[in-house]
Amino acid sequence: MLSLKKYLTEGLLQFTILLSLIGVRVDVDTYLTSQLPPLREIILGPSSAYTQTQFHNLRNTLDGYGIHPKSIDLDNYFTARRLLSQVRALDRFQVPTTEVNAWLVHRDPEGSVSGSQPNSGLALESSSGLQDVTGPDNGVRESETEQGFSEDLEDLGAVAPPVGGDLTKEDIDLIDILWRQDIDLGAGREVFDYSHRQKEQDVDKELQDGGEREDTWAGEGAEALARDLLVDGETGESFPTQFPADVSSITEAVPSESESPTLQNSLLSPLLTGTESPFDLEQQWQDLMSIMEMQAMEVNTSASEILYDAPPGDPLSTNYSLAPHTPINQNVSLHQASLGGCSQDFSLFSPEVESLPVASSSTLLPLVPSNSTSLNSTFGSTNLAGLFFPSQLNGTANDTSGPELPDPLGGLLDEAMLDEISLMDLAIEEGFNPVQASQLEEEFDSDSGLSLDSSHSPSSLSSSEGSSSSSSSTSSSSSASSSASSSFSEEGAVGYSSDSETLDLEEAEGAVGYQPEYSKFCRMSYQDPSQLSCLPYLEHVGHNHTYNMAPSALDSADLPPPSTLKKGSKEKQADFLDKQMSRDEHRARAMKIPFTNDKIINLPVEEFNELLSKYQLSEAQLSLIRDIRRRGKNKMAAQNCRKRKLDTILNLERDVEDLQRDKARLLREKVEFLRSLRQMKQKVQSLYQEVFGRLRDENGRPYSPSQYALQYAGDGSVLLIPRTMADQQARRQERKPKDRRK
DNA sequence: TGTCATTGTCATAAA
DNA sequence: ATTTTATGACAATGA
Repeated sequence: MLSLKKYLTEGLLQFTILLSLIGVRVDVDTYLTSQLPPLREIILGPSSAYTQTQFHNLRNTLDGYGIHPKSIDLDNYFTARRLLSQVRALDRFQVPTTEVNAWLVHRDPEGSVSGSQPNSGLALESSSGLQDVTGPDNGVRESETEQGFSEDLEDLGAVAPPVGGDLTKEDIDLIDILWRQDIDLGAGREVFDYSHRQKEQDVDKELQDGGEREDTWAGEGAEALARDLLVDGETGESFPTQFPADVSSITEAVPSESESPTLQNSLLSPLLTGTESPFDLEQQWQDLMSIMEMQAMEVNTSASEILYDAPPGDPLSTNYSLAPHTPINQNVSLHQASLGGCSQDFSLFSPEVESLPVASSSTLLPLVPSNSTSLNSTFGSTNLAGLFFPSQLNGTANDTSGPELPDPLGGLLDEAMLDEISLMDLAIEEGFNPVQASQLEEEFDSDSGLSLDSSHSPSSLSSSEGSSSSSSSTSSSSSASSSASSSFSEEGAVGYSSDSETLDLEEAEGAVGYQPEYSKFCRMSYQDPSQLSCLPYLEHVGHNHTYNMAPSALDSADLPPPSTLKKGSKEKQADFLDKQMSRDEHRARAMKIPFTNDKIINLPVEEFNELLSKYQLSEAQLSLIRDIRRRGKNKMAAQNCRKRKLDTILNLERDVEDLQRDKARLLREKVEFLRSLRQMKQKVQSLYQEVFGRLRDENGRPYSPSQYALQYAGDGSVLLIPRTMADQQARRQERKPKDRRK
């Protein structure tokens, strides 16, 4: 296994920054323990390209982490089944590649903006990343997942200011719609209450604390980073400190609106009041909403300002302030738009939907003491969807909607409402990892392609470099090798033939000793290459810095026919080649090493030893040869290392971009899912009201909503039961998901 | 002249 | 134990 330490030092930092950018609270511990290869890949991915053997190993390791994106068909969007699957898909973040691509195209304008980020990608790390990460943790920590998410949204905008404006109007509209829906559904005050958020935050904290130090560090760092970035990139306002106030203002605003006679304050409420689990669900729901809202805030700084600066007691302005400039108009239009989106579904019930809710709400409102969470809670805790579809209750409604709605709605409400919502929440923090993994996997694949290309570079290097750039050691002379070489140079070389470089081992065999002049000359030549122009053997020295060059090409360069060169061009070439000749090559010549540096460096150990054994080499020569070999190998290693590093950075950059895009896309999808969900809720609510309103007791009188409620049984039947019983059952039902969550 | 990027080298750890 | 590889750090070099 790779040493995590190393990668935690540099790689983890980058990785954390990356994750923080995309708004994922990273449980590094989890990563390290269970998904080490991906992490390693993220950090090291490209690097493996330069080590063939390890590369393959890594590949093999990574193969196990392939993620199979699930294809999501968005066509039948309003089909409940579809919706459910989509919601689930969203939860798992299994996004088909094709869809991603398509989305990218669609998203291009925005992507282009974020694409500008890469330019600052490197700067990002140095300018804000490190500082911010290590910077003081701004007091207020909305560690709550959604909050963190939203922060990251802001972060997105902050890191790349363009991204803030980057969100298309469509996005904003979606968010606005969502916000509207949120309000329409009636957001519980508690949902927005900061203390509640704090609660979740604490829980989250605890979870994080359970992890390793890096884990917490990553989380904090990410948050801190996000916060700082937020401050940087946006209008300079301190969002963190603003949040509490913001939340409070929202809290004030939302309930006031929700209290107004709307659908949710209907018959359903009795089941909900006094229940706890629905509340939690509702809270999560609202948290999701709040995410969108946060995004909206991020997008429209001005809007957010207005929104949050609005007096708490002024619901209208606050609620509509999301569209600050044209609050009411936008609100209306958005509302209509949202309704229009589901009009096709609603058309069936439109009469009831139009009329019933108003009437019932007005009458029933007293029964429901302004519990804004009632609607969501009701649906969440009790599967009321089934209430509307029993044929005996309502023939018309059943006829029209029966085939389609009963099943999907039941399923939707059952699972989507109870589980998916929470899952969606979880998905925000945990579910993203798979996406990341998949994306990174894809990245790696692409990288692997690149790296494969470059992966043969080492070999090419080994074969080629030796001839060209393998020589080096000169005045660096820090070690014994240098001293030895220098001493040898003093001794001088004799009969250093010009073709020694090109000579085969046998030919050069026996060449020992050298003239001091030559050695000195050589050493000087290193300083002043022009002096070496008279040395013919230098011509053959090709210095190749193209690390990825094919070995054969380099080899050919290694053995240019000396006889073909004329004197004029010879000198030129000599100069040129001499400049390219490395110090070690000079030294090798000075020491009359009878074989090329290429061989010295790139020969396998056995062959290398064989080669050495063929010659009578002095201790100094052997030392120099060993140094040349060592340095040459290290040189290549350094080159690979640097390249790897660079690739890593670039890949991280790309990852950040991709993840940002993904995040935006997922948010978008989430908004749409939530919208659909809301429509379903409304549908169910209206159906409930309709059904309930048509029920008559033995005396032909309607049942009082305050005394009776429709209860959806597990077997699909619907019962009309007294409210007290309904409450009990609701309580019982809500306990389940709660326990499940823990 | 100072700065920055590139490259080579060394030391060291790890494989 | 030896060799190879990876990488941080430093220095030299040139733009």
